[in-house]
Amino acid sequence: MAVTLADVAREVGVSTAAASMVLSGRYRGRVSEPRADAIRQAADRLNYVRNELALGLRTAQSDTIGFITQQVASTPYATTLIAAATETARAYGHLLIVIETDGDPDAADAAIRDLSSHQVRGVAYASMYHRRVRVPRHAGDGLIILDGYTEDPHICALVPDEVQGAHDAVAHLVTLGHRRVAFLNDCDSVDAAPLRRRGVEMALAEAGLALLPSCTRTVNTRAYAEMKQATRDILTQPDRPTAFFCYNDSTAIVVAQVAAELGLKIPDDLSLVGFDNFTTLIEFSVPSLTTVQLPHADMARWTITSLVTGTPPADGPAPDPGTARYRFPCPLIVRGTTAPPPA
Amino acid sequence: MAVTLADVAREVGVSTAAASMVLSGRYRGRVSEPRADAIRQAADRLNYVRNELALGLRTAQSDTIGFITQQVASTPYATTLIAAATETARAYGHLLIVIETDGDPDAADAAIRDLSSHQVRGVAYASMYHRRVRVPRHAGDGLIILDGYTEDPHICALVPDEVQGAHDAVAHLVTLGHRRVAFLNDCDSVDAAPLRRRGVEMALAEAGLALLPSCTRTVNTRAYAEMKQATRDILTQPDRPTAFFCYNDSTAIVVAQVAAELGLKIPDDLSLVGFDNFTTLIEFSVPSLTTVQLPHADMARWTITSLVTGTPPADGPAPDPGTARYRFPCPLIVRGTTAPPPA
DNA sequence: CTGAAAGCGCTTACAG
DNA sequence: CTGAAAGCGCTTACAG
Repeated sequence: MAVTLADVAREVGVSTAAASMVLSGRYRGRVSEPRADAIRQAADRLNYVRNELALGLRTAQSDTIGFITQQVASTPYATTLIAAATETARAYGHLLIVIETDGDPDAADAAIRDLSSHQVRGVAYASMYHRRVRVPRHAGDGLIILDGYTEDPHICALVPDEVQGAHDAVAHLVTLGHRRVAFLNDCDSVDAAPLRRRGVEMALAEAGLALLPSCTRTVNTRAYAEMKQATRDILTQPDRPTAFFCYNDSTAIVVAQVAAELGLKIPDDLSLVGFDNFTTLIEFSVPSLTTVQLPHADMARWTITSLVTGTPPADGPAPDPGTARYRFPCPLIVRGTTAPPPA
Repeated sequence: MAVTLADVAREVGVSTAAASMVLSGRYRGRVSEPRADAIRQAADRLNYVRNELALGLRTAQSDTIGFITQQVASTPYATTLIAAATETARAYGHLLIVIETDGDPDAADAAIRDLSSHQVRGVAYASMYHRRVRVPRHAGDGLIILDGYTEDPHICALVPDEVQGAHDAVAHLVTLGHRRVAFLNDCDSVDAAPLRRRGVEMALAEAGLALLPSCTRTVNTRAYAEMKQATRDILTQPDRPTAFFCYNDSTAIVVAQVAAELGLKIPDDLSLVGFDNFTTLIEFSVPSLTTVQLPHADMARWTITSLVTGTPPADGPAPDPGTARYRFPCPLIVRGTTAPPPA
């Protein structure tokens, strides 16, 4: 049906070997230039497309990368991850095979099996939030964990630098002159929440300040009423904080709602910083939310590049000493919700 | 490196032909039962995984489906589409190769080429909103357009039934007793917006009502201020509408904000219906938004099933007469923002 | 019931 | 510089 290398060779009257070499570009000094031209033209004319399956079989490796994701459906970051990954793969002439496991460990094991039967060059194993994951069986060494890590520190794993992100957010507030900074943290996050708290405390300590118990709460950031109540408690006390740093953007949106109910203007009366840079949500925040960017796109690009080239990209962060764990910076994005405290 | 069929055959002392038949399940009456057992056990013991590249080369078809998407990154529906597609593919023992074109026609052409060089069984071409698309070059016949359509009515194309969705939303309001229903439509949507308007008018006409000019506006639903102003205009007129149907959920959220500013309680003073069922946003609506579900998951499942089996699933909608165009129902999801009008 | 052989489309030593 | 041949791992007629 499709045009094969033999068709092209026959058309020109050369061997398939010559055609193969020319079309894959490795013919210098092995095929004369006029012949090479003729072969290229014939391939063009016949609309030849190389059969990647045959190539893969021959070379025991295909130009595909596996991308296993735990929960595409329910999370907004999956799109960023997949978009950056497919784009990078394409830039390297590779294709991305995406499998969603929905968090089922057996499905992950099966996915590894399916992918290896397709001779993928490597597998990105994407968690949907920063956490410890179990490595699927028979994963082999071409595996990179995206937005997560595992026990074995020598398994390549990429996570956001939560401490730095939270630190920079609060440092920004301190620099603006805030002295009483509130922090609304998440109660379910095992990994990110304590790290962000550490970042908050570090930034405050650098200014000789402390995180006041009256100014911090750990809540379920998916429980609307609970968040509202916690925010109201913090904002209605005497000597209320003049700035709020929130575990994520949706929490920040709720804080903004409560502030509005209390007649507090943002950023004049209260400064507000979120985390995630979840744009869909931020579009509805007026003024636009100052927040910390999660480095999903960076991590995805790094992962695919590393898998394709076989070596960690030089332009990324250095690994934690003695490990294959990489922390990716979370840049602060200053928008409209932060300002100096009221006089 | 990897265990091959020959390894398994050698282990048992049979031909690769026998092993192949047994392991692919088509050996009845061709290999004796004890031998078949021995082969299966050996395959298990050696952890044999079939090389799908070799199979694909041999059979000139692989167990992969191509999924081309225009704008994964910027749209919330991509996740639903991809999640449903990978899940369905897996249920049929197939893998999904995802390519993002970012709306670039050349990239789409290249994607078709890359996919066909991988011998995919078919290609889903997913638009990110209901609109007319250009079919990529050399697409062949194993192509299904998801959430879009093209000139040629014989090219398989799936779209949401916008008329029915909008109709059911407004019929719901009318049934609750509303007589003055406002409609905020989108100005950029070439396909969906007119269809939704038709649905609105149909539902009103069925109750002997009409869409009043004073109760409808066509706005840029991504321009926050414009939406707010239009909503305020409509809600502050004498004889204001008692219900609002919006082009999408984000518009509805803005209407809710304006209603709150005007001291209107939802749903007691004003009923509100959105469109999309964009859950990430709806989580922040209190009470929870009544809306119309976009059938992305249904369409994705239908597409993959059709591509794998080679025939349109019987349990889906019938095509528009004389075409290969399918309209998928958009179910109304009644939640907390609709109630009878105030007395 | 069973095995030897051909061939899918490619690339890579090898011999000229 | 050039071509004939082998072989990647599989399945499918074919002959016994």
